[in-house]
Amino acid sequence: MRAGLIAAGVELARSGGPEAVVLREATRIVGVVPNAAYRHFADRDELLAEVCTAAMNELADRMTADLTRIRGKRGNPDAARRRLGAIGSAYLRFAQEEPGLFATAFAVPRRHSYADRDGATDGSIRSTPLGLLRAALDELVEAGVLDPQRRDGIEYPIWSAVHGTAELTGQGPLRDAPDAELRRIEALTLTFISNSLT
Amino acid sequence: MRAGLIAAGVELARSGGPEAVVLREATRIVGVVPNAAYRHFADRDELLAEVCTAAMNELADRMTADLTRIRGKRGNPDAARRRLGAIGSAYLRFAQEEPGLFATAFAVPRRHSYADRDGATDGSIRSTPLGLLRAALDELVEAGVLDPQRRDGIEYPIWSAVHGTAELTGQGPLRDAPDAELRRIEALTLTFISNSLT
DNA sequence: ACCCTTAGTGGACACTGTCCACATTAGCTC
DNA sequence: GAGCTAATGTGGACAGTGTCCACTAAGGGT
Repeated sequence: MRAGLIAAGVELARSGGPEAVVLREATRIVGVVPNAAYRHFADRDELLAEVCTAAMNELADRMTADLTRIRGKRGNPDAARRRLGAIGSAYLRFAQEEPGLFATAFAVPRRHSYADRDGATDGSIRSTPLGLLRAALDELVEAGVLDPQRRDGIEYPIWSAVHGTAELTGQGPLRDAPDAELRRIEALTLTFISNSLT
Repeated sequence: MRAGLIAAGVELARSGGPEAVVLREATRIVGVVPNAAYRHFADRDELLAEVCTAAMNELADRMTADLTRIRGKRGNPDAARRRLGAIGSAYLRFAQEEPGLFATAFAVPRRHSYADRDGATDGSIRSTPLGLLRAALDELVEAGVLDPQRRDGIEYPIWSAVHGTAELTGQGPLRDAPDAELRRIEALTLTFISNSLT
């Protein structure tokens, strides 16, 4: 039942973003009275938090799926570059194809903060976007593409650039630009990152 | 009165983000009955849209304020670099000091879209964040710092990097990191951008 | 057989955005 | 000045939301 409510919430988030994951509607989908949800979640925010991590997990899953499609031995410079590019592409594609889920993944309510659940501070056990990015950067160092002296902390500017592009072109001021322009901007960001590795 | 409602909305947005700009509360502040607002705004969304542009304008104003503090002739390479840095710093500082307004500036409702009001697509008459950034980049080209061949479209990756940093450290997964770490991440992004100009 | 935890129900409250009909008031025309 | 018109604000209502409270089954352990 808890899982059912979360699944319903994910569906609501997919088509309408975090605002659309409304408790009463989720219970309606499951076919139960609104208050029943309070046996499984303290708040609407607790339900929303679960939906958020589900959305974040789906993003991570899509990234790994794209990542495994890139051939080439670990440590190969060209393959390492392509893997980094795949990470960025998957991120941007997810934001574009699933705008609701993307917005939801980053709309975790203040109360139920990220803690270490999504590996924001450490790329722990589960595959997480930041963890995947770090692994790709480590491989780039190993492959001799990225200067080890520049490795420390570089995941943040790179993540920021990709995330900012997703945000600005998806829901931000650039959202009404024609599709071709949006793709161009995404490509500009990816090559900007690639250029800054040398 | 219209202005009063917008001002009240800005105050609500300042301490609570876009979600906090609730029509009834704004009318309460102005000291009028809820429905009176409908003589001046079609929707709550129309009020919110005005509040959003007000927030965006305040961001632009702070950026120009910081910008005028940078001495140095136009075309001087060092001054040009410092001006670009000031733009990024002001952006990040605004996001940190006024999280509510920052979030609101980018939460324009779908209906009342940006149009060309904030100069998203062209840095028109009024001073706008993107317009300021473009001017700074043009000066960097003029100063011989930035290769003219790399100038085209480079405002988007740069804007994205700064915006993404603001988002990730402000409301995103990194928001719970210690303050020192947040400043470090911001500095990393700014030097990342600076390095990528050469 | 009892009791106690769990899961779900029914009813209520405060709050929101929004619609409708009404009152007031300012300004204009005759 | 009298009266019409447009603008502005009021009062009351409705649906929808999150959330609290008291209540009712059902199931399992003693």
